[in-house]
Amino acid sequence: MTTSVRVRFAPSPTGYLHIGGARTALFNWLFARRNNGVFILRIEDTDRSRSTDEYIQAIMDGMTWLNLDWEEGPYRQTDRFDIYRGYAERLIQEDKAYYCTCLPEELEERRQQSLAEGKSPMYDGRCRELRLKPAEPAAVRFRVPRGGQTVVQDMIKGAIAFENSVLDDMVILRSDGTPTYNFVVVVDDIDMKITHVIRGDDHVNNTPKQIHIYQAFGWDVPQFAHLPMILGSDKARLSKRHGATSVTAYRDMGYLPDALVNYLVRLGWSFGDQEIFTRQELIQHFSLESIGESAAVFNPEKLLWLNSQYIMNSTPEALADAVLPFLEQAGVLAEDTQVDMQWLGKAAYSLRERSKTLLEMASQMKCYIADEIAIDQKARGKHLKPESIQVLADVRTVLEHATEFSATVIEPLVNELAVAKGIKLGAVAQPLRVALTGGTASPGIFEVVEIMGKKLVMKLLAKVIGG
RNA sequence: GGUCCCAUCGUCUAGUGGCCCAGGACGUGGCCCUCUCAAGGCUAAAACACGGGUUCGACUCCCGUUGGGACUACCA
Repeated sequence: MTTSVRVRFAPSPTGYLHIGGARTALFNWLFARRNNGVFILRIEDTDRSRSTDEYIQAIMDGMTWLNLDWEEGPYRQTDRFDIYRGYAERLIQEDKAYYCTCLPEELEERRQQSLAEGKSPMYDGRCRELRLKPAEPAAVRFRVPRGGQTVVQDMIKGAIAFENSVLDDMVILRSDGTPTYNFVVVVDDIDMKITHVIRGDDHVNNTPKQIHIYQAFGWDVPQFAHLPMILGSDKARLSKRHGATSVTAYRDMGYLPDALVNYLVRLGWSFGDQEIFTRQELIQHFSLESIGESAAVFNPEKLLWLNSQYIMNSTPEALADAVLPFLEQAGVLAEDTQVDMQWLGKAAYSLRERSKTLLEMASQMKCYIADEIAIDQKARGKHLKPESIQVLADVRTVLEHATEFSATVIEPLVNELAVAKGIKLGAVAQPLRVALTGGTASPGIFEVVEIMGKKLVMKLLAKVIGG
């Protein structure tokens, strides 16, 4: 009988959901989905001074946007302080933890001194054997066994051995009675029946300490999997100075959640030569064993490429929905405008190969709507010479008489015109493009004509031709 | 300083002793396609950090060096 998989993402709400956290959440989510397990969200807010409700909400918003849904939680550790105190009490009674009356300032001073002497800045254990009674300002420290070593069995990195002598007697209860991370994480992981602890690499050094707590309670340790870090372009840990690091920033820049997920999953995980995955494929193929062991540099260029791929492969309906908020935000559409979503879908779809982000798409879409356009001077000089204007006049006549204002009807008509006049299609298309869009780059000109519609096209042509 | 981790093209990676004078992807250059811009196709340049072993044979195994990273709090 196998116990069902239970994993958790346990962010501390001291900031927005960032790229690294999102990937940790994603790997947990994928592992849960792959194994029909349960994904739990737990908020590690034991540091009350740095945690805010706003950040909790932001983290959940980020996860929701990425479509990482959870079955249980959010649990908040601040709601569980009584539980932790109970367990801490038990350790004290069993003499596996003890009161320490050293003051933080004293500790800091001794640390500096050790460092200056070239020694390890560890707690010197001066309260360890004092058997102090509960005093007013007293923290509780965990009694790490002296001697021997502790081995972390990691699913990604293999066995990692630590000498117990390098492990501090860490504080599990602060002098104000609140519990600390290394303690609550163990209590919660047991209490929530977590089977696999999948978290960032930066926690490996904490793991042997935590294993001692498991052992002090006589609990079995879960499986550990430590994910390699995500680095910035200078190979330092990804941070604000590397540019956007919050997930919502990517949403606001017009990235698709599936593109970000796809990018993030390939940072450290691979499946042969495959680059693009559907969620289903991801769930199907994901395994902790195929996660690499080395840190990965975040590459915005590749993310942008993936985003363009996802935009390119979206349906008109999906694009219309996705781009709408960006149109409103860019002021291309007033927020209360009634939008013809079918038309919008067509317009967005025509730009799918030219827009790397939704933001770009919204901006490019202006030319389908605006009847007041500024014509680029260079483009005008090159493509709107008198003879070109003459050609446009002929085009106008052709368009006037078109039986239907669609690309399929108009394209052959304009082609015939070019042939009749003995000029290349380009000599017609480019002037027309400049007249309608104000520039020299756009989707296929017949597509543009169709999307703009007869009224707008005629109005813009009249402006250039006159009359 | 101590402890731990990591090391293939600029970047993400494939590679689990012979299939590799190293494959894919992003980015970069060239060509093709073409009503423009894209997209797409083809193509080029680009890497096994270094030094020792082990082995008939190492990108792959071991050791060391170097380089990077993480942790070292009454933060998480």
